[in-house]
Amino acid sequence: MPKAKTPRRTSYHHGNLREVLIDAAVQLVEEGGSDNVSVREAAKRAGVSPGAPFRHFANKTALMTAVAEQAMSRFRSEITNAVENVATDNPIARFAAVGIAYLRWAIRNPTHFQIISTRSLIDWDSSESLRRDNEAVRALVEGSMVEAQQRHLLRSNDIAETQIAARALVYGLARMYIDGHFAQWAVAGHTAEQTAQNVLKHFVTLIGNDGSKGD
Amino acid sequence: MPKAKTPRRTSYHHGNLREVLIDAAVQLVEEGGSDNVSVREAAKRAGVSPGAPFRHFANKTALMTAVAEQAMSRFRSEITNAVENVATDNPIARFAAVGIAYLRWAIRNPTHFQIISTRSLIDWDSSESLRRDNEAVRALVEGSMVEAQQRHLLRSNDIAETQIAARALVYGLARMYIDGHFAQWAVAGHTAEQTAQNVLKHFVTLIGNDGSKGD
DNA sequence: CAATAATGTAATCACTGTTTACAACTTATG
DNA sequence: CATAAGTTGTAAACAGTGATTACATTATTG
Repeated sequence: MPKAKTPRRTSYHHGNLREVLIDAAVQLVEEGGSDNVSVREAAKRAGVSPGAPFRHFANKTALMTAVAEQAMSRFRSEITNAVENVATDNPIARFAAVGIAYLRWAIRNPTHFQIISTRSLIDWDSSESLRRDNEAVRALVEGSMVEAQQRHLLRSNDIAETQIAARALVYGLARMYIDGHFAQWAVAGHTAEQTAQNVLKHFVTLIGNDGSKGD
Repeated sequence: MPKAKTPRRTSYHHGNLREVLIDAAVQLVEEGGSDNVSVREAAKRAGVSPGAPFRHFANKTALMTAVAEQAMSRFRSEITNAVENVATDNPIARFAAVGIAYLRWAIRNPTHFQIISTRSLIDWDSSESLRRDNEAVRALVEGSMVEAQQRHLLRSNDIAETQIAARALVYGLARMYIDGHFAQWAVAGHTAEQTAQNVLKHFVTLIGNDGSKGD
């Protein structure tokens, strides 16, 4: 983890303000969620006046978007890594690996997941990198689904609907956790992460064509 | 729809302030989402000073919680009505009816759905009525699931996981729409509501034990 | 070196949630 | 009925917010 502490600059110019502001915002997010971020506090932590951030970010949303870009990049690489480390070449197992890595990251980084998925916090349209990373994850899912269908491993032929269902299931599990609607559904003796993974595996069994009836 | 316009009161006391503040907050939500709500603006629209609302609500969250209670009540009755109007007594059809009514309401009332489902906006713990309405919906789902299992209509025997999967799917579809992640998944020529319903039906087919392979 | 662009500061604006001292009205009680 | 005790409003203030503006300082470059 790269540390970029306030460097008590002596020169008038900061030299590194953009990055330090993003780091400060990330820190604030981790301390108290996205609501805890204020441009002024980020500026204060960077050792700079309240107006300075606006030389680097058009508005608060732009700062939050930069935070989201960082988070999204980590999110994507965690998923990409997970899929590359899958032993089998079974596309359904590959899809499951994506989902499990997705849920793992979301549950371990709830506030960051909230930021990258909540529209009102960031300016999705303005960020090339956000769209690119998001598309990469989507393509991973689609690729494994298409291959699964070609190998006749899917129960249904409507791949589009299966894909949206898969996305909605994973997104829903992550969001339920983030929004605090998980405690009431949690299975006794299991962590949220375990429960989410089990439900995902359950779903994977459901869409599969192996004739199994689940557990 | 009950109208409670600002009544240009002549007396010192308002007489109806609590309800009028809630209505004003609802109006603000409908005009610009939950971010558009401010206690001061609600007070202004009620024709009252900025401090007055705090005689009726401990803080802004309490006001938003009251808004959420209203919304949740409508949400619940829409779902309850839908389930009562289901012709067949097939529990899986009943579950589908719950899901469809759920999605229908969420997509047609996106900002209100956002309020009732986003934890940071409201004080869920303090509201008896929120918990009661939420539990009622949950019980509807559980009831139909249990009955489906008893009649051997489900593919899997792990009813808890099937139930969480169902909840996550529906919640995920609704949240994807609210969070703006639906455009990229939408099926051409279909509205969001149609797509969501089709995906739900797809899921219902998947969990069913009728040997069908979906479409 | 001088002109120019980039990046900081200080002051200010309008707005927010919330609190406090006080005023007006309503209700319960002697 | 009078008066004491709530209840519910107002006015003024506070600290915090995002954002803009005029200005100062520094870096870059012709």
